[in-house]
Amino acid sequence: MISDANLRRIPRETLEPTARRGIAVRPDTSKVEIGLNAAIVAVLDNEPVVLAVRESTDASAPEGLPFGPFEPLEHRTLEGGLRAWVAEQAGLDLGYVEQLYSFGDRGRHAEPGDAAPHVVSIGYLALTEASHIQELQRGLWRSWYHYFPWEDWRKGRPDILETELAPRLREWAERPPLKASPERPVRRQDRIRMCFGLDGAAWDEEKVLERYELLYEAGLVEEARRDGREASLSWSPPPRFGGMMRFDHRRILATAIGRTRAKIKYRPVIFELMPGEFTLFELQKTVEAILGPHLHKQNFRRLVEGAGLVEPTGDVKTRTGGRPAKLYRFRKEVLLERPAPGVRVKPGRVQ
Amino acid sequence: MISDANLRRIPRETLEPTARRGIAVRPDTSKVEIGLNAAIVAVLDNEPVVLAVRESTDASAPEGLPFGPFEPLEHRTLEGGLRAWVAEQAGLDLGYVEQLYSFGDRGRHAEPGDAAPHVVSIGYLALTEASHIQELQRGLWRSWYHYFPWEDWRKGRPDILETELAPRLREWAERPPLKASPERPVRRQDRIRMCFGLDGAAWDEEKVLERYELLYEAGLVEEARRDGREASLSWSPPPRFGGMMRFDHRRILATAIGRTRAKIKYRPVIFELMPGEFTLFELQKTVEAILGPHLHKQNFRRLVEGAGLVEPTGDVKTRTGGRPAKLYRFRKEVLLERPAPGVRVKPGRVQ
DNA sequence: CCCAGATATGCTCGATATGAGTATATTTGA
DNA sequence: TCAAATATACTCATATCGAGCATATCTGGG
Repeated sequence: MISDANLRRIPRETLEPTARRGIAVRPDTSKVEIGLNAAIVAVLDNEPVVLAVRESTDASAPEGLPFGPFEPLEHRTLEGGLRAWVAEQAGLDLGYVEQLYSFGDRGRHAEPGDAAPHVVSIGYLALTEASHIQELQRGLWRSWYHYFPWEDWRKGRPDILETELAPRLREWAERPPLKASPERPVRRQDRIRMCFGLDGAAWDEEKVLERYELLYEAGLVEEARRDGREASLSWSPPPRFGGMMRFDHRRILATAIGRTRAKIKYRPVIFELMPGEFTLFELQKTVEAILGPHLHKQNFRRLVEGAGLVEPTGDVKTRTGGRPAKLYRFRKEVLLERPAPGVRVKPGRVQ
Repeated sequence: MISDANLRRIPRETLEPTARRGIAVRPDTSKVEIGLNAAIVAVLDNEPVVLAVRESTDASAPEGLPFGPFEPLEHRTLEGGLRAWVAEQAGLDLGYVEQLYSFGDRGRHAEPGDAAPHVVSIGYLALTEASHIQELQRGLWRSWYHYFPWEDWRKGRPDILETELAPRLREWAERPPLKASPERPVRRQDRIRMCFGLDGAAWDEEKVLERYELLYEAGLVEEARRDGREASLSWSPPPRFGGMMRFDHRRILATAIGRTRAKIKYRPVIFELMPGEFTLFELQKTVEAILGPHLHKQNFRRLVEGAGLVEPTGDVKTRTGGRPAKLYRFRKEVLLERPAPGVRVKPGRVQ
């Protein structure tokens, strides 16, 4: 127990009780709406997909994530509110859910013709097994690489990086910032290099949000134009990459992808995406669908078996195209044995 | 680029446009106040401290974190609002800031006699160098182990774990839950064992929030009683551990500690807490102040030097009590060389 | 002045984990 | 019946990690 000797007192020069100012005193100027947004992820046939919904049945209506406002009178918790909205909008009962981040930038919520009240978006990640998603009532499952084509490294480094993104990002980096920015700690060129793994830098598959934000700043995603960053950015309108989403939903999805990629390495959440029984190669394919690169098959087996993440069911799966594969299931006891069990593939070993 | 062949369509049976419901339509039932809360951390003489403020100058007034409501009209971003509040309440210009989590549970915000409007708390972590904190106007710096004595492993496993917490937690685990809980994935006994490293389980220094939440559920922290969980919990009032805080600020602080402990391992944020020049042993002591355990001195040197995190300044520090120590500085170039540079001490090697 | 005590720093060594490759086992389908 | 495909087992060089020994260089006291 620490004694209070280490406690430092600082003279209080200004004595007004500012600590409580505002709360319960000001009427409504400080009230905002909270939007609860869900990136619901599954892996279908080795494709990571996310549930997208449209405002109307019009196929040209913009896509977004399922969302709804937090209703403090109806919802006891934030996560409860999210589950309620998803159940109503998509007819889906969520299993694994985790909070991602709260976004509140002004301007990031505008839609054409919107009154744009101030909204703070709280993003959530939900993981669900592919077999559960038949019950869906509305919405469509889209590959998350539809929105982020540069994140798809399953067939090697995607061409779009060198041919499309790199030259336009470099052009943007050479354009001076409009207002002298308050001492950016890292230069634009270096940010681009580190985020996108250019000029020999390593690709870090977890930096999904950083990459999206950089493209947004550079005016290379549609949302930047929609939010009015157009005028300040481009002489000739540059192309814009990846499918757009409403509001700041693509930013939330970027956060969700990055979090998923990070989390499977130290929590056994990959099994939220798997059926009860699976072969080790199916497990590997699911991991690769999420992380991107090809993993060494024999070492992957050693990794997951050695970590005690799985146990054989005793059955085998035939018709694999060769020798039958043993079936495995998630070994729940690992939660009681290791503090941070996960598919510990090394970061930075990609390329 | 992924083709849209992988895109699945789900029949839309219910056609009502629920997606936009609520936003900008309902008047005020869905509006809430957002509280921005800062856990401002420094390391003073090898003690990790956090800035606490009191509602009034009365020394018995409850402590809390600096906070204020988000004002959408004044603050352009959430983080900007936080910085403004901290500047006003503590006269402190924050450097490194990161968002932690948004808490919205009803009931967690009550204070005696409060009208308790619904407030969603967004917690932030700020790291600052000890030499900066002289300029403070109000508030007091408290060891974070004052609030979480069981987290202090610098002198080995703290006694309070075995003598105080473990027996009371076990007693709570044997008491049946009041309402049959919806299939808890892990039993209470197992949660206790894994969270607190009992019965041979490893201590995971990052699980600060999980431990606090468990103590809250068990009624072993003062906040649980304040929030009205008393009646349902205890026959004879149990002791309550660690210094209490207002609202859910101790929960935010727990999140901040856990995040700090996790983050120094893969981002060079430890240097936010260090002066510009330091010896490797000072760096180690700072890491240990945060993580708890004693690290092997020679291996720690090998680790930070080998990772390219620091470079010698050429100067030495004398009066160390022995051979003078070389002074080092943070080597910023490491940000351009490695995707996730940090003090990669192994998790789970504690004990 | 010299030595004990204390800290800083350099180096070794065994255990373990990791990346990469080779070899063997079992199936399916031509 | 064999080729092709996949599954699985095993090997080996290397990197990393935990732990300890050894040396360097200061301060303070006799």
